[in-house]
Amino acid sequence: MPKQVDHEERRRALAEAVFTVIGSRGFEAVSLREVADMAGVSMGAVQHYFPSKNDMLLFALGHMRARVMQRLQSAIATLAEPTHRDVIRAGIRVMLPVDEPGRQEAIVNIAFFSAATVTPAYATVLRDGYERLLAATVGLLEAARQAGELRRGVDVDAEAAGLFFLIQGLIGPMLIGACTPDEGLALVDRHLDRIFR
Amino acid sequence: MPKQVDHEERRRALAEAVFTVIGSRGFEAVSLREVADMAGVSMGAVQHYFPSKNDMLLFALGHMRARVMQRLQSAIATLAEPTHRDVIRAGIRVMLPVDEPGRQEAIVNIAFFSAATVTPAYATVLRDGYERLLAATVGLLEAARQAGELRRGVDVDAEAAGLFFLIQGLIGPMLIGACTPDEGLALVDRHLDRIFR
DNA sequence: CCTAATACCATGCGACTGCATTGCAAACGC
DNA sequence: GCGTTTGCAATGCAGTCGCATGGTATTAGG
Repeated sequence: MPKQVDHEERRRALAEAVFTVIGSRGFEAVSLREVADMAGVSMGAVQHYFPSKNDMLLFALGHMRARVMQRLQSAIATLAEPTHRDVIRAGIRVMLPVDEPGRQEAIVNIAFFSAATVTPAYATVLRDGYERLLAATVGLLEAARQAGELRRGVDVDAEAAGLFFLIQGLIGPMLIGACTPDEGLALVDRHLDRIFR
Repeated sequence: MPKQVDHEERRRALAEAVFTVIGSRGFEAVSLREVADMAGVSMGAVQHYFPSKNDMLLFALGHMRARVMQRLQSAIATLAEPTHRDVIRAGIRVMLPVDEPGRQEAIVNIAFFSAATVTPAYATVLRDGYERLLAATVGLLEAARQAGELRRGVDVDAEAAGLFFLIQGLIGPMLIGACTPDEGLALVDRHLDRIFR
């Protein structure tokens, strides 16, 4: 048999190809042949690793979530002696489409989001991701409160939700240029100013 | 020649069929044949009113914007002696996917939004719509300020933007059930409480 | 009334699509 | 070392796509 390969890694590489296709020609343009071309393999290879196109897209969605989480962790890990506010702000910069990977992830996310309105399997994954991120935001704010970094009388749950959905609302407009990164970050900082002392 | 028809109205009816297809089977499923079936006409009829599929979608996008604006106006017009806060809250209820038309418009909007990341023509229309709505929000808040309805020291521009993008961020999660209408409206009201006296 | 313009339908075409099948070379396991 | 399994390529197939074409029925306009 040929050289044994890491199946998971191959699938991740194909998922990256899916992202490239979505980012350059849109979700509609995702086809087995297009993905294969983008990855530099034959269509048969794609079929070898995914039983169907749907499975490929579902895996790609999961891989995107993993990629976001990994970028989040590495962005936070590079901070030296960060305050809770620093951590939150670094996380926000990862989620907003300010650099190229963030932009690609935002585009892919919106594409799956649109598809999720008629494909419950996508909706489940996305909903779970939202809940995790929202819970993480609440956790960070709560830690900041216990560290005495917050203003008095701040409702952690409500402020975390308000912050989180504000960020979600900024992603789209920033993608199509209806809002510049500077404007978006300024709004975020204003919100943080109201929470932190 | 056959009975003369209102071309604009026919196009609007076809655009509604496009919405139905997007809402039930997704943006990818939009095809000339599918739209024709949904509208109860032949594919030739669709071709008769739109030179290409792309033109049809572009018209549909414009029609969606018009529909949202019309729902906004009629929602506000039914208010009796409204305060500025009443007007803003009514507008927000129109934009959030709380009832069926709002839900359909949100789904269609997200679909075009996703497509806009690779189709600049869509992005232009959407960006223009965002700017109009944001400007309207600013205008309403400014009027409220002059009427003395706002707290002292409120930055109208920043608060309008924060409110607007919060709403945008609520639409998606509400669509896939990551956030209930009640939770979303509670967040909106919290934000309004901070602005209005 | 009659001609011409109009609304619309039916069909055909080439280019795709996802998926199934077949084939084959490479290297692991005995 | 050799048979078998594995990675992957090539191709076939039925279906769908956007779009172009040719036709027909209907009625507006002179």
